[in-house]
Amino acid sequence: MRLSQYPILTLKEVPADAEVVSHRLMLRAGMIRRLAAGMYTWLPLGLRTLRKVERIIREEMDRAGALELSMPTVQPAELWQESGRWNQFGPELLRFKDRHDREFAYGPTHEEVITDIARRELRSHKQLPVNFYQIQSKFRDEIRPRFGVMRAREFLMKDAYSFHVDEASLAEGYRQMHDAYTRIFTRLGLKFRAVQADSGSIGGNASQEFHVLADSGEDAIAFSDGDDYAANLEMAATLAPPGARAAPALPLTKVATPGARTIAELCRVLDVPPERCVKTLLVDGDDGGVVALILRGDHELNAVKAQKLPGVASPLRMAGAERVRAATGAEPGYLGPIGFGGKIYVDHAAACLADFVCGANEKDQHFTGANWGRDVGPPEARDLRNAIAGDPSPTGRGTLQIARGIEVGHIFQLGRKYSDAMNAAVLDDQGRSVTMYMGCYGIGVTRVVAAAIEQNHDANGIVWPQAIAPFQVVLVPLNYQKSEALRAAADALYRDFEAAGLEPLLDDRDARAGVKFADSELLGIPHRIVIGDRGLAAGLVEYRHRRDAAPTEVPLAEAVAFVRAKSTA
RNA sequence: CGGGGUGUAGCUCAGCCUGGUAGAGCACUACGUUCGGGACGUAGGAGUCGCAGGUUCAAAUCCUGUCACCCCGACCA
Repeated sequence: MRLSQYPILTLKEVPADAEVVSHRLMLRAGMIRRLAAGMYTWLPLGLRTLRKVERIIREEMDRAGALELSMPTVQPAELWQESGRWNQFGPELLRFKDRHDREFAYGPTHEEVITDIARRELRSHKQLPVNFYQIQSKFRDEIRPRFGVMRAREFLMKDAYSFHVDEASLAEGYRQMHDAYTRIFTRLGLKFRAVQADSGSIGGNASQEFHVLADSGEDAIAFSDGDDYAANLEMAATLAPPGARAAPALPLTKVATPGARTIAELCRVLDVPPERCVKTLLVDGDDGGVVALILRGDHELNAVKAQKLPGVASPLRMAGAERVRAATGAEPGYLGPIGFGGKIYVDHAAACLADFVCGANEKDQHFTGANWGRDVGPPEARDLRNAIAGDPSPTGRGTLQIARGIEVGHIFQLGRKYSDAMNAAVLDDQGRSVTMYMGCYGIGVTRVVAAAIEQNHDANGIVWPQAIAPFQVVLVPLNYQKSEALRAAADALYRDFEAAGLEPLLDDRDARAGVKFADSELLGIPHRIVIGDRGLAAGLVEYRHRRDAAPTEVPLAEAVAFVRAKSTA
């Protein structure tokens, strides 16, 4: 492409509401423009990258044997009523009516539609397993769309759905998708991790998320330095500390702690470290009462783990101040296990403490020297907390590190949730009707683009991984408008690069050198060739990779071969 | 959903408190100078001041309503 023919400009300033790097750079580079909250137009430059991501995904899905199809974005309400999600889904589902007053939704996902196809078309176990996928727009009416295309309302997603006669086949299909995803993100040139994930309300046996590692990621992931264990923080198990609990050494003593409502204040008032304190959290029970959850002072509650405990309401809700008072007679800030009458769960780390500090269920009072078994019953120990860096890996090998990640893919063994609800069955080899097992596998295509930028940028702009750069090489002729010889050389080089399939972008604008340099860096094109009168007289051009600190001189005649060698290196 | 904030030129913003001819920088157009790291000069085009209603001789400015957008919160024991 010739930049003089490209009408959409790069920007020096961006709207004040663009907060994250990828959003700012995508606006500045002229990749996207906002249409409405969470909805973006992909401009020609951005679309080139998006298409490259799509192509890699498509190639690897095809290679894994998946079959591409395309389902409508708009879906009839009946299907959603049949699966039960019309009522479950809530306001994220964009609903509307057509002129005949029939209800529809803009699809946030396509389990219902594909299950409908499967039950109509699939008759025999001989047609299984099969995996259908599409790359297509979704709409989720997010509470708070933000960060540009990272959390948009309308976005492009690759969604795949597999159908199987039994669980073993599902597990095999799932494994193949795991491998395909690994190839996809490797080819995209991204640093990523597959992590164990919460299968949440959808249920099923297994679920993994694929995260692009970036400090700006919204998710915390835990991984072991001793083996390949990796999990979303909300799923990362913590182990009970080794060894037996120490015997009580101190007497139980009630101490006045006026105003010490938080662990930090308590530690200051009593001059004890937070690891010697426990905090007591009351959450709503599923029977209308409250349940006490007890953690060591320096640990955080893990809501996903907590809401799975028997007796705890799901989703997890902290008990309101009034219920706290009714259950304990005390105010939040002074709660403790001693004298508490309800159900108590204790995190492993808190359960192995001796002579700890806890609230006395009385305003401005705490206990010191508290001990399980002596002052209160033996603890019912569970894993309740978030893992922290340095915890031993739950596999027993290595210790956990915590990193930030951007979730770009998610694979699920759905089981029979939808096939049951929608009666999708085939005949097995005995002639019996069996409900199909399903898996589903998503990749946020538009989010991948943003995540790639979050992971690959510097102060001057984007630094594209080669596989998804909109152009491979940018040609920057200086004095293109005035020097006929230089223009001829630049045009010839441009044609040579095109002929070589190296996707050149020619900056033939009548602009100053600084402007061209700055824009070439902003756009993040991997290879840059600068053509100037001085070098040209000696038959030389300058080559510089986007990651290089300094340019190298290359003979004009060898420029194409040089870039080709660099791009396959 | 709760709390806070913002709507003025394509973009970033000033002007509003204290009502009186709508501004700056960037971007854009033309010409000239400049020309290997985001140039300069001159001239110019461009805004129903989000929308509706009200107060007033007079509203971007004050009042009411409305729409749009943004930020924060949903771990506190």
